[in-house]
Amino acid sequence: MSRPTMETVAERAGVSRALVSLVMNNSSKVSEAKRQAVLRAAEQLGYRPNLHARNLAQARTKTLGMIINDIHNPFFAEVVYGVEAAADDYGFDVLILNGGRDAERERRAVETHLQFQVEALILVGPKLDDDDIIRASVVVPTVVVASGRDNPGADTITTDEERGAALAVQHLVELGHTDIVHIDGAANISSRARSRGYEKAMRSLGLEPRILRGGDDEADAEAAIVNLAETDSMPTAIFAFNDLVAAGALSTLEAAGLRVPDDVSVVGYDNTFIAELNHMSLTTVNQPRHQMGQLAIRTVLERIEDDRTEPTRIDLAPTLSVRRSTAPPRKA
Amino acid sequence: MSRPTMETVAERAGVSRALVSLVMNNSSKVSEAKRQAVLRAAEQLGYRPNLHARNLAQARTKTLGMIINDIHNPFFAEVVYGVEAAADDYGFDVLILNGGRDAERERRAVETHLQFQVEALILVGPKLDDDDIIRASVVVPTVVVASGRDNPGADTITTDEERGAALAVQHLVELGHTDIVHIDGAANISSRARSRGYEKAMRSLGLEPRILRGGDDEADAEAAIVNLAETDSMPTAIFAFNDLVAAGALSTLEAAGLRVPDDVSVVGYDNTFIAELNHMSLTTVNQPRHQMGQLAIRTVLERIEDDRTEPTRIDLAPTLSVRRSTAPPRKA
DNA sequence: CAATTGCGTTAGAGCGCTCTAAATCTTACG
DNA sequence: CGTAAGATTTAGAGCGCTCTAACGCAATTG
Repeated sequence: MSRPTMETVAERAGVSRALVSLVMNNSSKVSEAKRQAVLRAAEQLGYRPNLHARNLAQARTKTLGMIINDIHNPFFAEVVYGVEAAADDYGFDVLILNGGRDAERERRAVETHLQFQVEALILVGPKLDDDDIIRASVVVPTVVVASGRDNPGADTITTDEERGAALAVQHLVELGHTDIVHIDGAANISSRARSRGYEKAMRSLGLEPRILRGGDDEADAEAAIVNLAETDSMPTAIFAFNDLVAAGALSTLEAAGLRVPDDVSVVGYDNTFIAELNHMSLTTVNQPRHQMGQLAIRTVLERIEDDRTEPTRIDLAPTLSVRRSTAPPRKA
Repeated sequence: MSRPTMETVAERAGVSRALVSLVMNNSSKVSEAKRQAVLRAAEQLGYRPNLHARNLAQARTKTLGMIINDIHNPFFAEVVYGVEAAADDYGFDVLILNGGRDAERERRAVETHLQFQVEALILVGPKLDDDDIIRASVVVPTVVVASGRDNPGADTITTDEERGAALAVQHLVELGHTDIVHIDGAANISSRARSRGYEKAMRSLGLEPRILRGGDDEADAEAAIVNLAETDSMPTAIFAFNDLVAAGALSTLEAAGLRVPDDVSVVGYDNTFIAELNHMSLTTVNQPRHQMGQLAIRTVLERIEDDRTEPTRIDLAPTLSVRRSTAPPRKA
C-alpha cells in the first residue's frame, strides 16, 4: 500500500489539505490546536512530504548538484565537507554524483542533475571540457572548484598553483638545495601551472630547472626516477606533481638505497591523507580545501539569490606543510 | 525566463504533449517523421524532461539512495563503484549523501532520501543504530553494506570478519610466528568480530592471545605500542584492527628502532589504498568491496522488482593480500 | 447594532509529466 | 467503394503539493 499523502493526513486530522501544507512549512498562521492535531496525524501515519510534488509546485528545489571527479580521491572529500557545511547553513540539499574520472560519465551526471532541476552545479575537479561547462552554465549557475584553470561561463574557485610550486622550491632552496628536479603531472590538468611555477621560481633564484615527465601515480614516479638514476644525475631534492607521485618517489628512492631526507628530499602537492601518514610524513603544498568548498557555495548562492551575473574567480593562497621528507642536503 | 516544458516542445513541433511524452520515452508507436520533428524541437529549445514531474506522474523514481559513512574513507569508495556499476545496468540513478561519521547526519540523510521517494536505501558502513534501520526498512527496502553485524529488517552484505582475522593469524603462524599481538578497534563496529576471530584462531593453534586496546587511527596504534614497549614484551608480529592502525604501528615501531618486517611483522585489515602504497606495502585482509556493492544492488532489486520479503544476509569470504610487511621472525 | 478588521481556514487552480481511453487516419480487402 | 483492422495521435484526468483569493467567524469600533 502506498505512502500517505497530505490528503490522508488532512482527513485524519479533520482539516483541509491546505492547512496541512501550512503546518508542514511551519507557517505562523496556524492555531496551536490544529497544528498539534496535524502533527499527531502525520506522526501516526508516518507521513513524509513528497519532495517531487513540492518541487513541482514551488518551481524551485533548494537542491544543489555536485559532481566529484572521483570519490576515491580523498583530496576531493575535504572539499565536499566544505560544500556541505555551507549548504547546510543556507538550507540547501546537496546531491552528489560521482564522475568516476570519466568525462562521459560526468556529462551524464550533469544531465541527471539538470533533470532533477538543481538550482546550481558544483563541479569538483571536473574532467569536462570548456564546451561542456559552457553548455551547463547556460542552463544553471555553475561553479568549478579546483580545476586549475579558468572556465568560461562558470565561476571558479582555485588556488594559485604556480605560487604553490614556488613555495616548494623556496623551501628547498632555503634548506640549501640547488639541484632540484621536478616530476610533472604529464597530461594532468594542474600539471601545467605547477611546472610553470617550479620553472619560474628556479630561474628567478638563478637555478637551472630540470623537469621529468611523470604522471599521477606511483608507477609514473618510479619510471621517472629509474630514468633519472640511469641516464642522468640524481638531484638532492625532488618536487613531485602530487603526493602520490611523491610517495612513489619515496619507495623508489629507498629501493635504490637512497635515504629520504638524508640523501634526497621530497616534496609533494595537495596535502592528502598520504602525506599525513607518519610513515610517509611528506612535506607538501596544502590547498585550503574546506574553504574552497564553502566559497563554492557562497559564490553560487550569489547567483541564485542575489542574481549576480558576471563570472567570479577566486584564487586562494596555498601554504606549505613541512614534514619530515625534507632536510638540508647532505654535503651542504 | 523559465525552462521549456513538454508543452513548449509540442507547440513548436506541431504535435500534442502526449506525443512528445511518447518520443521522450522512445515508444515504438510514433511515426518517424513526428519523432524527428519532436527531437528537433527539443534540441532547439534545449528541452530537458523534469524528473520531478515524471516521478510524480509515474509514482516511481527509478532512484536509489545511498548513504556513505564517510567520503573521506577510500574503503567505501570502492563499494560505491560497485553499487554504481550495478545500478547502471538496471537503469537506476544513485543519489549519494554523505553521513560524515555522524549518526545524526545520517538520520537526516535517510529522511532526505525518503522524501525524494527513493525506491531503496543502501547504507554503507552506517553509524545508525538498529532502531533507525528498522524504521527506515519499514518504509523502503534497505540494505546495509559492511556494517559488520546483522541488521534486523534490512538485508545485509558483509564479509566474514572472524574468518578474516583468522587468515591473518594463520599467515603469521605459517611464517613461524608464535608471539602475535592484536591491537583492536576499541569501540569500532567491526572490532568485536575481528578480535574474536583473532582470539579463536590463536587458541585453536595453541597460542596465547594478547589483545591491546587500540582504536581506528594512527595515534591509537602509537599509544598501544608505546605501552607494549614499556610495560610488556615486544611480540614478533602485530595484527592491527585496520590499515590505518597498522600504518601507525609501522611508524611507531620504526621510531623505536625496530625494522618491519625484520624485527616485527605487521598485518592490517581492509586493503585500503594505504596498504597498497609501495612505501607501506602492508600485508592486509582484503574485502571484495566492489562485489559487495554489486550484491547490494542485486539484493535490493530482488525486493523492488521480484518483491521478495524475507531478509537476506550475504556473507562473503575475505582474502589475504600478502605484501612486504610480513616475514618470518628473526630468530626462527 | 451594523460595519470593519483580522485571524484562521479552505477551495481550487496549476506545476510538468504519464497514462488510459478514445479519436483520427491509413491501409487492405471483399 | 465501403468497411474492418491497424497504426498513430490526442484529450483529459490525475500524481502530491503550494499558493492565491476568498470565506467564516470572532473581536473591535463608531
